[in-house]
Amino acid sequence: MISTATQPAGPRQTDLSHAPLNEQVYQQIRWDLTVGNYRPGDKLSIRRLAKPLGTSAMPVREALKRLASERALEVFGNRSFAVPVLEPKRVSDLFFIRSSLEGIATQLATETLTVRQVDRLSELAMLMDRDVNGADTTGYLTRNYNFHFTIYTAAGNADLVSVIEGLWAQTGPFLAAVVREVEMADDWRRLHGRIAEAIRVRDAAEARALIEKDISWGIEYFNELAEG
Amino acid sequence: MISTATQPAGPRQTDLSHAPLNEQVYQQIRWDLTVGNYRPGDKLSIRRLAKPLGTSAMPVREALKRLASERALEVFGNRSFAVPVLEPKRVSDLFFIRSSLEGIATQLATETLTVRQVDRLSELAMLMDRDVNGADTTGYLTRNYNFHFTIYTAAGNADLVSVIEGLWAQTGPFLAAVVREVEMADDWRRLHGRIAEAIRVRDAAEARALIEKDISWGIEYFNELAEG
DNA sequence: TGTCTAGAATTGTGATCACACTTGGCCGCT
DNA sequence: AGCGGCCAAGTGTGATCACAATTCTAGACA
Repeated sequence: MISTATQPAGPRQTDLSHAPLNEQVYQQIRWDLTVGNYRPGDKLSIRRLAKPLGTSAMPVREALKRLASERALEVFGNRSFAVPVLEPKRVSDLFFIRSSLEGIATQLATETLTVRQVDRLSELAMLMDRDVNGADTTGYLTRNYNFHFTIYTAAGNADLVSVIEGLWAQTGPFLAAVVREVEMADDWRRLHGRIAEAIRVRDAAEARALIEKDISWGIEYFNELAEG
Repeated sequence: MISTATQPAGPRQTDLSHAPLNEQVYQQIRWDLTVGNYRPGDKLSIRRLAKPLGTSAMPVREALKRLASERALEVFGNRSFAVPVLEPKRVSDLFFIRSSLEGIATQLATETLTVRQVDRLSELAMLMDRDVNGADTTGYLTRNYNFHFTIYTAAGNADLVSVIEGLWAQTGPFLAAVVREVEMADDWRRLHGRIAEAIRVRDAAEARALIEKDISWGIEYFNELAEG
């Protein structure tokens, strides 16, 4: 069975305890990718992953292939899997798509989110504001995930959420590296709180614009990282 | 030894003849889904697919799991794979995403498509106009695929193209069913030609609007099908 | 004639093995 | 001391088998 490891298991939208092994492995690795438990360039070997999991190579193999199929992992010469090291062009491409899709989702969700959910958003925004620049990158990215997907899920388009999740798995390791290495500006830190407020007053256009800005800082910080 | 079957092999962007078997199987089935060689509800069994391919169950199993992971196939009680029968809500959701993404891609591509490529678009539009309502659904959808992806590829965002391809694999069987069963209106048939012309004069906004209209007819015809 | 049940066939899952290819490190030569 | 080649370890891929669960199909009973 899958590591009752150090980290919390994941979003746990559905009960996986009785799901096939390959599914459990897939969800686990995907989650680890999303919240930055792997670093760009890390190599993932089927057998080396299987051993601590106590399974055969089979389930791990299927999980890795699925991830590679979604471009969340890379395959080198049909010989090994690795977390992609995103080129500048690819970073720009991915965040552009994310910005478009997540902007749309936010606009839709602004009408449907309940007051209770907006309260939760404000709470998460506060928590994130506190532990940014802390050592707990995984915790920060987990809250960030919960914040954003509380919104996107409320848009009521399951396929849209699914596509966005795929993009997060691809940008996760890169994002984690940025969060770890770059100190964040104040005006950006306040962004999540402002998003929650825009939704609270049902200003869909403003909410969408802020989300798009929130996402595009990923590109900005990347440039900063590349130049500095 | 993937079927040198009756249908042309696919888009063949890269040479697959030396790729791993599971990759060949995956590309083949995905292509068959995109151009409507399977119908909604069709069941796909690992062993039954493996036999005519002359391979073991292994590569087919991995291919089906990848497709299921992308929601292009459905899994029933962990017991069998099938082509999804899209519910109205899901049709609406999927075409909404397609409309957004493909609209954006078209807007970007309008600046970068070469005159030569636009000529090719016009040619494809004419061919499609001719054999619409013909018996050759696969041929029609293949031209439709080439038309659209000539545009999207020119947008220069490989990840965007990849996401859109995933959506086509999901909507393909449904679209084929519509094309087979519904007679198309004249004003819709002319749409592709008008798109090519808009791109030719570099009117990005118009091209985008027309592409979005082209895609949203999928929803309209679905409603017609559901009501009639 | 319709319904229920028991058994056989079929299903996906996971383990294990053989294989071809790549990679890395060590030893020997110059 | 530096360089080149070779061998062993490690890699993903694919085949085959065992297994449990589901699905299908007769047959028997009402």
